[in-house]
Amino acid sequence: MPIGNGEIAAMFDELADLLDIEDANPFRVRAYRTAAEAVRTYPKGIAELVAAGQPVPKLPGVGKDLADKIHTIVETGRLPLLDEVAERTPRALSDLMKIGGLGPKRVKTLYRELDIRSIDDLRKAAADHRIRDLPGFGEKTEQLILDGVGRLVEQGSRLKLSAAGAVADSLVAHLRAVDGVREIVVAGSFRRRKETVGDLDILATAADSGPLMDRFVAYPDVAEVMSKGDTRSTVRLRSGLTVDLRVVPQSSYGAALVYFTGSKAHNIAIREIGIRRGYKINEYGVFEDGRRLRAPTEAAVYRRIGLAWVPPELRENRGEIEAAAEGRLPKLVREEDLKGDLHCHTKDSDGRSSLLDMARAAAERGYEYLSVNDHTKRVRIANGLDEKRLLAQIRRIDALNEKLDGLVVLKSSEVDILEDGSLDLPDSVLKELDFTVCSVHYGLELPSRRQTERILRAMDNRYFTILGHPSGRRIGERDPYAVDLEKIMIAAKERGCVLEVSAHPDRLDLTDAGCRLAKELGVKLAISTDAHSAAAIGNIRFGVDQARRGWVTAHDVVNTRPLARLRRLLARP
DNA sequence: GCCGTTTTCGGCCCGACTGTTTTCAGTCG
Repeated sequence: MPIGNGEIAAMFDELADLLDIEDANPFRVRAYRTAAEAVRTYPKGIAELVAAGQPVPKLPGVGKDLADKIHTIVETGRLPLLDEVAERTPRALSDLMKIGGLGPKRVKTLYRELDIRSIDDLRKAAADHRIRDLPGFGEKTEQLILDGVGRLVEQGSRLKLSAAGAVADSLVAHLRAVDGVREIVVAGSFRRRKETVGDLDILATAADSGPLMDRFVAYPDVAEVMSKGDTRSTVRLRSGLTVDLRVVPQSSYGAALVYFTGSKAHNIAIREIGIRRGYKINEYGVFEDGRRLRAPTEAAVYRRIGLAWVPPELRENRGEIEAAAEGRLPKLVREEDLKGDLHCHTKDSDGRSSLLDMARAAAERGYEYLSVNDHTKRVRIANGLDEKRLLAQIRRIDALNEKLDGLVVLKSSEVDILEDGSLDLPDSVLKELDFTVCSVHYGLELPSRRQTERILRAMDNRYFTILGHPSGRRIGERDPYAVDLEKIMIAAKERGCVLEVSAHPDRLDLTDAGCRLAKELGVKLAISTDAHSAAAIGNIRFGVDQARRGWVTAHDVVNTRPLARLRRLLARP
């Protein structure tokens, strides 16, 4: 099993931490972190590319030295410099950096003075009150460390975007009640629509920040006020989620929104462009010789440095800045571009709503079509349909379509891809459907080559239309199965098959990087909810978010087409 | 360690808050 990009990135991150603790050149440390992020988000497996005789791909922030190091890691599974550094600075010190309040300097002190080499050492030292007497430490810091260790052990996980949205909505509503508040928006990775968020960053404008800060820390769900100031306060909610509130003057709104939306890498790049043009950019504005230039909106800030406004979903410093400079930012797909949903379930298998209720929910959204994709017989646990039950469902859909006005229910199925690559229903039944979604539900542990071949073989079936949740991952619960997605995408393009972008909040599969790879390879995508209830039809937003993060346009998505064109697009050549 | 509208050398984003401090280092985002 070749080494994954994530593992390569983890080595660079760990090395960066250790070098940081050793007080190495901070820009060198940053270079390793930047490279780690570039590798982590690169959509293709670098080890696979190298194994196929290709060079390490050119990545931003990865020069000759780091490319050589990546090559070495791929070939040997080791990073010699990391081994070397680890001899003087224990690798586990990298874990200590994950505790809030502990950075490289304090970790170094803990190691030098108390020989603390692990989280466990740290907890013991804090419990024995041996930390408070160290220079630069005190009682509060000691307690902070103790709390941090406890949290790291018990959770340390990020919140799914959908869950973060629920928290954000009620918090924003709570803050809106304050007099004198003008703008209020959740920025940060939430606004960039990352699939998970580590915390919430709320930005508000008001002439007087006092009342807003007071109401913020008084929010009923606050477990702890971590800091409170005039422009920034931080609380931790009972769920463990950290929330920041920043308040700036209205005149700073544009610059502040850019700044607090991030990402950090995007911001750094923006400021560097500013510097080259003689501007200083911070959260209060764009400055020239200490004088603030007018830039009340985000677009105005970008315009000052010669860039088009960049949609938040693209702000990851993955090429969007160059695209904005050259006027070639993609026109990203929007929720309102979608004409229908191509994956949902009903009570006939494991859904909770009836066929009629699902159809009504789709019609209420203004959709032209909704396809019903109940499970097939192999998926017994979900009450999958056999030939007979599916044919009966088809007849009921035909009858329903006679009565419906404005919405067409498409006849489909979520056909199980068996381990040998055959489909779970015979062609004689599949041909009665408008199209199919075909998915892997069992045999997730197959090695990459076999998993890939299984799916390729399934695609050879002329009734295979859309590959459902292509990687099988469940966010925070289950890793993607081992599979060569690029090979599958190339094959899908050749055969006229489509890949799903599941909007299911626990899946979001393809990932953003997967979406971008599909787009680059010219494979068509279907953004679908996999809804198991009428209410879940509304989850489509999360799939659109994910696709947008992958630079996907309406043109790349089949279900932006009206029904007649959709049918032509889904027909296999 | 990377990288180039002033550069192949010499830069590399910038401010707020806290705790431990009597003027600031460390951390964070």
